[in-house]
Amino acid sequence: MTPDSAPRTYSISELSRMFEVTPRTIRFYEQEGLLEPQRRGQTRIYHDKDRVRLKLTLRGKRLGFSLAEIREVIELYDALPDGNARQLRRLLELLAEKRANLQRQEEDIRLMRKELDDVEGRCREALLALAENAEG
Amino acid sequence: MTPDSAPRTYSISELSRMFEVTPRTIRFYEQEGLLEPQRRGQTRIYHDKDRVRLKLTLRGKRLGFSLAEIREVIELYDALPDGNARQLRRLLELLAEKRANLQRQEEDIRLMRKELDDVEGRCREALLALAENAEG
DNA sequence: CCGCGAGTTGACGTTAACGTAAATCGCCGA
DNA sequence: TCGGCGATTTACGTTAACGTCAACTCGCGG
Repeated sequence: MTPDSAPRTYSISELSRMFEVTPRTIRFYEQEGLLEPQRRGQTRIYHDKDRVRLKLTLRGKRLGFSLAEIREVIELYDALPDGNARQLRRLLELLAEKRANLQRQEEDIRLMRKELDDVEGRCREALLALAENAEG
Repeated sequence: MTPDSAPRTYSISELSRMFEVTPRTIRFYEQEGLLEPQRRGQTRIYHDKDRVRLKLTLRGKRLGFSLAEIREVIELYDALPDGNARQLRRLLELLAEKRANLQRQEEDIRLMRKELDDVEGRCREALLALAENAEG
């Protein structure tokens, strides 16, 4: 029997390598309220919770959300178990917004793919034309 | 018989209303090489080609592409019919990059949806708990 | 005791993508 | 002829999201 798996921790440079961001970025996210690492002396110690938050944050960024938006969701989520009804409704509102956003993005992706297909088609035609001229 | 449909044109304010962006934004995109309107005197005149480009640009933006990235695609696309092989291959490269990007975004969207579902579930639970306490 | 590497703390710099404001121009209707 | 409206130019301002750099501290191996 293995004992309760030791709650792993991470240094800032470890996290920074895991996600390919700089330590500066990680500290900046903390300053913006997205991470809340422990301290040992003045040194930051990150737990899995922080790692997950960082992952979510970066994913949110790739999807075009601002750090402020991401923070609002995280804050409301953290206050969730004992949140008041107003906060909870606000969170549901936010979630609906994000969903709508995702849906539009999916549509945008679909359209963009079509355009890429079109461009690629023309591009390959042009290449073929070049080849024929060279050979003919 | 209607004559050949008159090639429609747009003023800057017209375009700005159509896409809900400011005239400043449209001029800025021109300055960045994304639009090339005609001029009558000093006034800009936009054709359908410009409208389409603007639409593509805004879609690109919603998908997180920078104006510089978008411009590169547009430039290569414009030089397409008589582009040399090097340009054409470069364009294919770019297209592949964009595709990869879109694919990752789709995956991000999928994961994000799961998280939203999870958060929403907990949120509704919390609301129910509140309701019961109020009633019991 | 010394230096080294990892980490921290300010503080100022930078880039993208516009916003904003002031001065000017051209046309059109009263 | 004059005023107003729409458009333009120029230039400086702003915001988000970090980058960069300098000065410091801390723990550790030699």
